[in-house]
Amino acid sequence: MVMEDGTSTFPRHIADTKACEIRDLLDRLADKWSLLVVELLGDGSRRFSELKREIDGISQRMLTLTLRQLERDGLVTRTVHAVVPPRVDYELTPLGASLLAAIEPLVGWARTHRDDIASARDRYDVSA
Amino acid sequence: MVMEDGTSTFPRHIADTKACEIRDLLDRLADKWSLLVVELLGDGSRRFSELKREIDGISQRMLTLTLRQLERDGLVTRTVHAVVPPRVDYELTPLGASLLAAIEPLVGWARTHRDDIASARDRYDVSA
DNA sequence: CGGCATCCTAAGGGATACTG
DNA sequence: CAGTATCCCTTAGGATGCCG
Repeated sequence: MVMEDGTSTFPRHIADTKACEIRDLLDRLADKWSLLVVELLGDGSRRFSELKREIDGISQRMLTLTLRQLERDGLVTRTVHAVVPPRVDYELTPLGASLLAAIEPLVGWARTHRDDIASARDRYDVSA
Repeated sequence: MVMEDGTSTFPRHIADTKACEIRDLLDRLADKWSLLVVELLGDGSRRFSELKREIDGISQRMLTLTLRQLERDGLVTRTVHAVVPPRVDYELTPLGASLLAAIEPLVGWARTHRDDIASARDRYDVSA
């Protein structure tokens, strides 16, 4: 924030406030798969093998790790059904759903500005 | 999307549509520093050394790489002033500003649900 | 089916030294 | 001041094999 006298109240190190929040955000979502899983579960609960099939290219290991972390953060519930063969369902919690809502603007931005970025890249690359 | 008859029009592989957009998004922003730089520049233009000072822990190398990529994607402009010592200013483009706006809901979410996540984690960790 | 445990590599990114 | 170049190390994450 810039005051009328020209001084600024913005912290010299953004680490103080915003940076911490953003860091949290990145630590939680900025991996290769978390956002994809959240987005998928937004469409409804899924079992492990369904997620594995629907998320192109994910390994079993990474799906497990991703789901565990989402569960730990309270974004996803894990429900084990005592049947044979075993069946495990994953579902967004209300908190997870609220995250999904907060992500939508960003996904929308990516969609609408996809071309802008592509052309900006082309311009940059030819000039270089 | 789930139809009235219970069938779903949601693609089996989300790679088809949403996943691509999300992938784009992640490729662009899911690194350690890009979001931090964008957020900082949202407060106004900065020169290289200012960014370096304000972003706690970033190396000269990574700041350069991050800024180059943001410039390439058309999110940031780089202005070199022909003075000595050299002075280079970085500023958000309109596209960059629109991205910042799209990020705000997410940053807000992180702030409001910070405690929810922390307590969810504690619960998970003690039960494990 | 839904996982762990192990191994292994590719890439991200820090530290340092040099330059216009 | 604002980079570039080089080296090096840590980590994400893929492949594979085993188990309840």
